[in-house]
Amino acid sequence: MSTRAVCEAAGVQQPVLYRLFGDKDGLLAATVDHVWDQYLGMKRAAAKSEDPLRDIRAGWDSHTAFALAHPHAYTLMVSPGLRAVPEAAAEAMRILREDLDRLAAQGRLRVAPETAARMIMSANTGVSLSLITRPGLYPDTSLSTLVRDAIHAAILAGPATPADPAGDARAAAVTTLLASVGDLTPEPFTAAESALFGEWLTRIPAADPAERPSPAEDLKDRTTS
Amino acid sequence: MSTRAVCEAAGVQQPVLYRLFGDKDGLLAATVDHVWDQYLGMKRAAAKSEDPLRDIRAGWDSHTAFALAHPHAYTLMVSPGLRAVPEAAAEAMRILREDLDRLAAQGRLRVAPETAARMIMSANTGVSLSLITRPGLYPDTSLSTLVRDAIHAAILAGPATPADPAGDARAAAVTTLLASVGDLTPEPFTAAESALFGEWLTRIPAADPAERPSPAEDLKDRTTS
DNA sequence: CCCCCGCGTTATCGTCGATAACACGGGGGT
DNA sequence: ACCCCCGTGTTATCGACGATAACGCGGGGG
Repeated sequence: MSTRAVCEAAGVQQPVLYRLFGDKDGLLAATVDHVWDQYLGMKRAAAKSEDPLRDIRAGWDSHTAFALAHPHAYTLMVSPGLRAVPEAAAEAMRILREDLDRLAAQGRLRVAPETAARMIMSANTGVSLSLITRPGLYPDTSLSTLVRDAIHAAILAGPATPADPAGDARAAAVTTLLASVGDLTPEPFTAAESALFGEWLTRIPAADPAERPSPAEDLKDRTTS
Repeated sequence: MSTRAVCEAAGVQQPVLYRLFGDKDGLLAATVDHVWDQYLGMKRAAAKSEDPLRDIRAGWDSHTAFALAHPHAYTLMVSPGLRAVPEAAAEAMRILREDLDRLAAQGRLRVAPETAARMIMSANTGVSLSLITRPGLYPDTSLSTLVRDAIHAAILAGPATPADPAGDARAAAVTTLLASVGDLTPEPFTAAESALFGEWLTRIPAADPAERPSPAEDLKDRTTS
C-alpha cells in the first residue's frame, strides 16, 4: 500500500494526505481509530437484557462476528504495529466490564470483574484472529462458541460442573472410543466397520441440547457489513 | 526495517540478500521459519510425563513463556502478514494433539482432540498476544494460567471416571455407551443401527496397556519427524 | 593450465515517503 | 470596495528504499 495509490484513489495529491494525517502512520492510525469507532458503536448500540450473562454471551458473539465480517479491519485493529490505541481498547474493556459488574452484583462471578474481562477479551481476540488468519487450521466457527462457554464456565460461580453428568460421561465415552477406533482395526473391526462405527459415534449427541446454549446461532449477520 | 540496514549489519551488500532470500518478504519468511523452528524445537525437546494433562499444562506454559521471552519473534510468528507458514503451525497443532490423544485414550477428554487442540491453541495465542501487545491492559501474567485452566476444565471430562489410571478407560466408555444406547433409539439411531452398534460395542476388547506407545518411544518418534 | 561457475561487488533504475515552494480563493477588518 | 490573510490544493523535488543488471574474483575439475 502506497500513499500515492490512496491519493490517486481519493482524487487528490500527496501533500493533502500529509496535511490531514501527518504521515503514513497517521493515516493508518486514523483508519484503525475509525475501525475501533465502528466496533465501539456496535457495542454501545447493543441492547441490554435483564440477564447480564446473556448480554456477555451476545457480546462475545458480536465480537467474533465483527472479526469475521471485517477480517482486514479487525487484524488492523488488534495488530500491534502502530502507535498505541489504548483508549478505544480500554473503552471496549470497560463496556465488557460493565456487564461483568452487573453479573458480580448478582453474586454470580467467581473472579474479579477486571480479571474476567481480561480473560474474555484475550481469549475472544485469540479465537477471532485464529479463525481469520488460519482458516485452514480453524475451519469451524463453532470454535468461538466452545471457547466462549469454556471461559464463561470458569468465571461463573456456582456448581463446578453444572452439566448433567450422564451426557457428560457419554461425551467422554464417545471421544474415548473415537480415540481408540484406530487400534480396533483390523481386529476386531474391519476397515469398513471402523468407518461406520466412527461415523455413528459422531452422531451421538453430547448431552441434552435444551440445557446448553445453542451453538448453531449464526455469527454472520450480527453486524452490518 | 530496510534491507540496506540488515545488509550493513551483516557486513555484506544488498545483492547477496536477494540471492539468498529472493526478496524482502523472503527474508521475513525465513526469519519466521527460524522462529518457528526454535518454537518447535522447544516443543519437541519437552520431556513427556506419564500424565498427559501435566504435559498439556506444561505445553501451555512453555508457549506463553516463549511468547514473553521473544515478544517480537512471537508476534512475527503468529502475525498474518507474510506468505503462509501453515506447515510449522500445523506441526505445532499436531504435537499438541498427540498429548490430547493420550488424554482421550485415558477417557479424560470431553471433546474431540482436534477440537480441544484448536481451543487450546487459539486461546493460548490470544492470551500471549494480549500480554505482549497490550501490557497496559493486561498487566498480570497470571492471566495465562487462568485462561489455561478455564480451557482445560472445559475440555476435560468431569470428575467422573476417577479410577482407571491403569488403562481401562476404553472398557468404561463401552459400558457407558452400552448403558445409554437405549436413549439413542429411534434418534439418532434406528433400531437396527442400535442393535448393530451395541453388538460392535461388545466386540471391543479391553485396552491392552502394552499396545500403547511408551513415553520414550513417543519422544523418539517425535524427534525423528 | 585453463575454464567455469558459485559468490560477492559496483552501479543503476523506478518507486516511495516526505517536504519545500508556490497558486488560488473566499471571508473579515478598514 | 479593497486588500490582507490563511486554509487548501498544486507542482517539483529530495533522500532512501526495493530490486536488478553487469561485472570481477577465486578455487575446483577436465
